[in-house]
Amino acid sequence: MGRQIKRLCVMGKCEQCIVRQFSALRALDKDELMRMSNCKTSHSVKKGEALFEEGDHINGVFCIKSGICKLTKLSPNGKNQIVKFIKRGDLLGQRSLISDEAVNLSAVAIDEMEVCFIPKEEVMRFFKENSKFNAEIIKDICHDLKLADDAIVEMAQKSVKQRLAGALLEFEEEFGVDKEQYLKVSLSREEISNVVGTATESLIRMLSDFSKKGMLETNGKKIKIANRTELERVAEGF
Amino acid sequence: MGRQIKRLCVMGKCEQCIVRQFSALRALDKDELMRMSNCKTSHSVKKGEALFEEGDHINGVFCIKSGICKLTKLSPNGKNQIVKFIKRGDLLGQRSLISDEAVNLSAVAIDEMEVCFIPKEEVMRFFKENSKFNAEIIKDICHDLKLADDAIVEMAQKSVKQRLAGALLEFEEEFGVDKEQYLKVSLSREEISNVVGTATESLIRMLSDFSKKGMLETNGKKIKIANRTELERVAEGF
DNA sequence: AAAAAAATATGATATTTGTCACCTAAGTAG
DNA sequence: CTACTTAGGTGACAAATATCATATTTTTTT
Repeated sequence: MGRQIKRLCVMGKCEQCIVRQFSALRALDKDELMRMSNCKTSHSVKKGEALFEEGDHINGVFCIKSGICKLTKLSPNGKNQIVKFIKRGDLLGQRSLISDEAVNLSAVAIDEMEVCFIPKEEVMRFFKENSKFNAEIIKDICHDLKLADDAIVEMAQKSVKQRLAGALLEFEEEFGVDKEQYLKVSLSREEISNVVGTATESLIRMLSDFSKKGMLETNGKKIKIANRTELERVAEGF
Repeated sequence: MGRQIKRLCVMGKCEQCIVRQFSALRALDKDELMRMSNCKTSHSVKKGEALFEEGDHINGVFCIKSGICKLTKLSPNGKNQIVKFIKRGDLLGQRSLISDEAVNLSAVAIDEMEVCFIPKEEVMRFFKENSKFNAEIIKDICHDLKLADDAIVEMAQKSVKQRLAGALLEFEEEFGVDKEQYLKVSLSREEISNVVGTATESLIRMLSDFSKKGMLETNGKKIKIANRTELERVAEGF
């Protein structure tokens, strides 16, 4: 855990990469994409490895081709809070690049990941010269800010039980389910507790309580939502 | 509570207004300031009045000349969470303008306020044509996002007691104290509980507990920090 | 000034959540 | 395979926080 990535991979062409359609990179034209192809590097990241850590100065952004990572922040009391998940199609690192500050969160893979790294100079050039790209990036950041405000309210006003129910529903919505309906994201109990902001033991109890009440089915680490309606009611506070 | 503002005031010239130095507006040149002077409107806002409410579409930004307002969000369970305070020199509404969405928070005066309203068209024109202004606005938004991430962690990982101690210290730092060392912001117990995210009764108990232990002195609504070192220790979790 | 309304305060009690100790199952390195 | 390590799980209990009822004080309205 915590090792920085090094592994380099075969490079594909950005022009042909579908993943860019999911992010602000969709605003780039052919010339810009070709320029990007030439300066980007591709990496594979193993589960548990960090793309960057709180306090790092990164000099570029990551474009996620596959896999999922968690953005975490260490609280003064030593616990790790998961603030957000980043997945295929997302960009990572824009905020720090634009405001020219150290990153305030660590990014750790919870999956095997494939990512491309686009150097700062190139990104900032697009940012300054391509007003459509500029607007898309800013919209993303504004959206993140809105989500963060929502999260503050959620944390401050909802019980752990409500937050857990909400988190499970979000996992389903954001990452989907496999053929057997199990959530695709595979998180340890500790990681889930770091999303919800509670003690691991409390979380485990609540999970088995939800199972007892027929809202979930678990199979080892795997979790399946068995009664969405009821889980939604719990998330709303009933 | 909740009435929209109407009162118009005498207009000053933006060129001569010191307050603009505190925000992104400092990036505007003389011509731009004169143009702004001609299209802005000045308003006075009474305590308890809303500048806008969650869900509104605002078509401009506010520049705060004096006074303080709270940004609040109604949680599904009917409680009001205070997410942030806005004070003299701050701009308000940029995010919604730029991302062209409804505002996600309500802004309610906790003080008598004087504000100027600058219409959307003008702001967006500066935003598009003045790259320094553009950069300043974006930096502000990025900074807000960073603060919001911090707040999520704080809410999720700290106890109510820690959060209260932290909030009081922030009140002192952000708004200062009067000649007798009392905090300048005057919030009701309910408002403080809406900052910290707890029940009003619990908050009152904690305040008097802090007083009993010599960390605070209270006089009606007024609060004075009597032992900062100790309060800081509590905020850190000791 | 009196009455009404709102804010502050306190007690009793229930509920939620955390902590510690410990145990079992599962995965991993030698 | 076996020892070791880590994650998952449970019980007992303590601490934190919410809730409800009810004073008391302050503010506002009449």
